[in-house]
Amino acid sequence: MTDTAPRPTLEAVAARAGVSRATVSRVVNGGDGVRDALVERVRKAVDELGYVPNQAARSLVTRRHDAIAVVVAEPETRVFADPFFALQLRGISKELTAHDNQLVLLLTEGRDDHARVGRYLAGGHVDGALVFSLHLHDPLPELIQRAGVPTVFGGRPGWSGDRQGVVYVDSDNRGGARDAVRHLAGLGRTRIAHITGALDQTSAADRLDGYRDVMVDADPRLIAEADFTPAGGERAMRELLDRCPDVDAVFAANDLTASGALRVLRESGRRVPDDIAVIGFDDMLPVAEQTDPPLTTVRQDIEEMGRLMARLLLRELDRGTSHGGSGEATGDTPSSVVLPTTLVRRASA
Amino acid sequence: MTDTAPRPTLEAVAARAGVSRATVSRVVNGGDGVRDALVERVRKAVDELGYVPNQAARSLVTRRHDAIAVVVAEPETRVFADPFFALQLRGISKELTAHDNQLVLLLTEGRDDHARVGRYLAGGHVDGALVFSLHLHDPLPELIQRAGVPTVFGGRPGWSGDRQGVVYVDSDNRGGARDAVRHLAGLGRTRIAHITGALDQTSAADRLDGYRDVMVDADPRLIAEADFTPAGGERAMRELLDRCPDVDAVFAANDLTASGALRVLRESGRRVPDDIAVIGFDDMLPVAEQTDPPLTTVRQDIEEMGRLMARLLLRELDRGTSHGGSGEATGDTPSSVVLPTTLVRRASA
DNA sequence: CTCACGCGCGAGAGCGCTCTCACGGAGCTC
DNA sequence: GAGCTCCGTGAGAGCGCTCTCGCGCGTGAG
Repeated sequence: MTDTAPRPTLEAVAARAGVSRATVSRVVNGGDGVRDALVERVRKAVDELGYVPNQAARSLVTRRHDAIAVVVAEPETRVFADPFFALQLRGISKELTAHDNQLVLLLTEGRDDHARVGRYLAGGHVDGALVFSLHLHDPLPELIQRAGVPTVFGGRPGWSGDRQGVVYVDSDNRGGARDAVRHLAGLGRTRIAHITGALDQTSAADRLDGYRDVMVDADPRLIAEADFTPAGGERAMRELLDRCPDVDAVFAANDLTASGALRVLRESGRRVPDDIAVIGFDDMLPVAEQTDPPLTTVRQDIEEMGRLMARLLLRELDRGTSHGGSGEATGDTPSSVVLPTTLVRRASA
Repeated sequence: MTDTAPRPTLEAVAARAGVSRATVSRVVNGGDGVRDALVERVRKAVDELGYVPNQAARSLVTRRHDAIAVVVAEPETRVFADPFFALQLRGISKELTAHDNQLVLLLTEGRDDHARVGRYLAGGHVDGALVFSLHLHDPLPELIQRAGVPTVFGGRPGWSGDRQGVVYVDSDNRGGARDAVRHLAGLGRTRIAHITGALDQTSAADRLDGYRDVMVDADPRLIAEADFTPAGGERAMRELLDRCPDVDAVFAANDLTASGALRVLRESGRRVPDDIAVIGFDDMLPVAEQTDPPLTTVRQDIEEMGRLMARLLLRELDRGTSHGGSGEATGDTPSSVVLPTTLVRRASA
């Protein structure tokens, strides 16, 4: 029952079609330079035998694997607490599938895993890597770069996003934050606070920068540090109410944080948005739509980010292949992309 | 820069260590039957050259890939709306990593993808598959079984979970539901309603069965059908209030549904849990902890489910290998596992 | 009609590894 | 000390594929 039926080889197909192995290979790989009649005959033989190329044998000679590693650095359970990761993965998957590439998933947890991932990538098992590492001082990105594997990062890597040759895809965190704060200002709010995310992540730092762009000389007491969690949001909101009872708007670094803040506000008897307007970030649906009141927030197109990452990487790989080894790149090195965000108005602001 | 340094081969290591290729191979694969002195020398050469075995070449001869496909049938965006999927994946990843297996992720979307996945699995690119297909009439599981790849399912597959040789890992949905309903009954509630999940999924069907186990001759009007979403929960709750204004408890098929129900109850002016107790399922943290009041719910150990799935599959693969082709299985075919659930008491019931 | 050219195809080498098999030498028995 | 076993090692075949090379044939030019 578990007896693996002996899978047909190129040889077998060749025999059946009455041609040579080489011809079958050509047909299987596109069929250029083979007469139509023969192509037909080979295709038929392939179908009849249910032939599927042996990827291992193919890789052995081509040195391509048609496989991409997706590395998720995940001390951050945050990644798992929201659909962010899954959506991005879906985008990546779609794009890779469309180009017949496999997705090899590597979840890392702690230091030892870094070494393992480094070894794996350096081992040349995959053609490229898509890396999510959202922390500032994460050694992983460097490690990976050193492994010499073509890589695209998800989110601006902490350690110098503009280092030569580093390609990443990110949301316009800073611009989105600006939009949010401007929206609050447009509502006539003047005491606009910010609850930050975990500031060792570039997204949090960028959102804070966006806030500061608009609130040029904001009262520093209007900024409370948190960590992207609801609990952090609660704590920060209490601090804020304590320090500045006259606060009339809050821009929270993400929806989870905002939900925590909302709870504290409700407890304190303030009405949202009448007494105080609240705005989040992410448009993480199960949260943003379920809060009371529903959350106004900044949406990023997460799936598109994933798709784009994959697209950039595949393009880079293609470049490497098609131009042979003929000297330096023929022009367009893919460069980083920052995707726009949009403000989603609900009831909280 | 992108110039791939020519990676060292077995041959190179052999030369450096002054032994034959065969010996290096033996050392790399465990080192049995090689004198310690030589093992040492080879190890040193491996380190110095930074040798990493070429997996493609190895697979070509061993017919093992040390790779497992994880197939997520995902018409259900539900899978993406909660951390369920990510947690399971993490469990799987941990277990596979511990056994030096790769995780190849296949997300499917629609019919064409089924064929693609079927072809991929039949193509013998991976040693086994872990499949999530939660819908009753999904053709995918059958397709996969036919591909002849060793498979473990996540959640009881719809079409005959007890068909010979089908192995799955599931939560005790029915038992968990019973616990929930009994808990409500223990609180003195008598008009206990149930909001179902999407009944084309076995988990929803099982939870409904569990409810019925306890509420043997329940008023059929106390059962409202929904679909695991908050919106569905709202709709169903309105129906229930309409049909049975005296309802004093609700067991919702999952936390999302419960959150929708809670909102409707709040609007209707009922106090939870005083007027009506509410209980969910999943213990999906960002939801269950954030509702007002925090949700009493049934927790399942999702990560452990993933880990277990991987463990069962690897065990089966080992079995296939170690016993050579010597006739039928030597006893222990892995069989399906149903994991216990636990009731988590918060404020809503 | 002859020759050059090019296109379509087959022959064969070789990718890096594992694994079988045969061989040499150490240790044993008698 | 002759013959045996047995362990550690090397030689070599071959996994299934791609790709280069060269041959034969058809075509167009001279």
